[in-house]
Amino acid sequence: MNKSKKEIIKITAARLFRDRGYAATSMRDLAEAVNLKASSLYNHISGKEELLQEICFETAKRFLKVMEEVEGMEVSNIEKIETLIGLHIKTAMEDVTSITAFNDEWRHLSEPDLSKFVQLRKRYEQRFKAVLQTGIDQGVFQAVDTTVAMHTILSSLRWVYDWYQPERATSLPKIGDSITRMILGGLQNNIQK
Amino acid sequence: MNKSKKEIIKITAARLFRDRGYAATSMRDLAEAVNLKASSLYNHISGKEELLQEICFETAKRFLKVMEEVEGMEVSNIEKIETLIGLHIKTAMEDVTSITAFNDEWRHLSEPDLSKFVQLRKRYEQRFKAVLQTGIDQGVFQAVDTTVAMHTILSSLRWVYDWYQPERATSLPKIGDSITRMILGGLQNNIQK
DNA sequence: CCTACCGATCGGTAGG
DNA sequence: CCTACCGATCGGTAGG
Repeated sequence: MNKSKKEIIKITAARLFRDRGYAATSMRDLAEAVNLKASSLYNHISGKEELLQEICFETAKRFLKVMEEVEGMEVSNIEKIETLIGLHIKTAMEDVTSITAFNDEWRHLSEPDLSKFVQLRKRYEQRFKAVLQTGIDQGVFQAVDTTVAMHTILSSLRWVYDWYQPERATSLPKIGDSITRMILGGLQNNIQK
Repeated sequence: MNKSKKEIIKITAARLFRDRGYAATSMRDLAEAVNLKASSLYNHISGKEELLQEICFETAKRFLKVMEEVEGMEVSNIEKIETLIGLHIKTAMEDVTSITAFNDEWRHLSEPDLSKFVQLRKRYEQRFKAVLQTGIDQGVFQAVDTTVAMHTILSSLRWVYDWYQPERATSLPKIGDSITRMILGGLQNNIQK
């Protein structure tokens, strides 16, 4: 019961952090959005940063879980990247307010959480690059710089989260396919002038 | 002379807005960074938001100028997109601190500047899409959704600004080429399973 | 879960 | 360009 109220507060916080940013969201704004006085929030949470911390790390964990799933698949590396992109979008969309807060607001974490978070993200990126590198070694991708390719791929997905609106939900898989096709086309082929 | 001091304040503000965000940057932080007391800032600027406003609109104008240049070029649409991407990166890098503030902090503008800025950006995107559409009509790009393609392309460039560090500057054109090749490859080719 | 309140800090002004 | 200061708002606590 306490837990449920905390969940409501956290989800509402994620939405406010996305819409106004962490620093520009006051505890009074948040309290009003969940029909409480500011002081009452502290019966459910220890402070403002706890909310950001949990939003960031829970989202990170969801992405790492997808990565683990895909790494364990017995398919070609083309399909791995394809699946990674598709599941990345799908996972992001399951909690689209958290993902935008997660992408931009983590820098407001204080130590030691800040370092821990940066570390988590770095590990995720390493594993993404490893999948790309294997694809290159197998000759299914052209020999791009994996750092450039990784950043370009992950970055190219980010607009979907900001652009997403529930009424567009039906066309989401189609959009995911379009993006995947553009990126994979670029990984597999050289430019033809 | 006054102008020059204002420029210094603005450039410093852009850096702080990028590093900490607009809302989390105080006028006292900014004053300290330019060796003034907070109150002295107001001899050069009218207020905090003026700084953000000028950073956002000046950056927008620089991008629109590039768009105009490219639109007037007498080359194929493949080259137009290629040039657009290359110049976009080049233009962004010429003032890399402003670009990140411009990308993420414009939402803190108040009306009527907020609407004006959103309008400017929308027009830029329309023109980008028009270049893509012409390419599709000419049969040089596959028939992707231009909205998806436009967002994916512009979004895929964004990591470079965050990731950029001066000591990496020499390899920037090479990175620009890599990104361009990935994206153009994706626009021109269908996935080959 | 609320009222009442804390010290700190915010953007900005007055006056010189 | 500074000292001195304003009212407003911040995150959070005490006490019930």
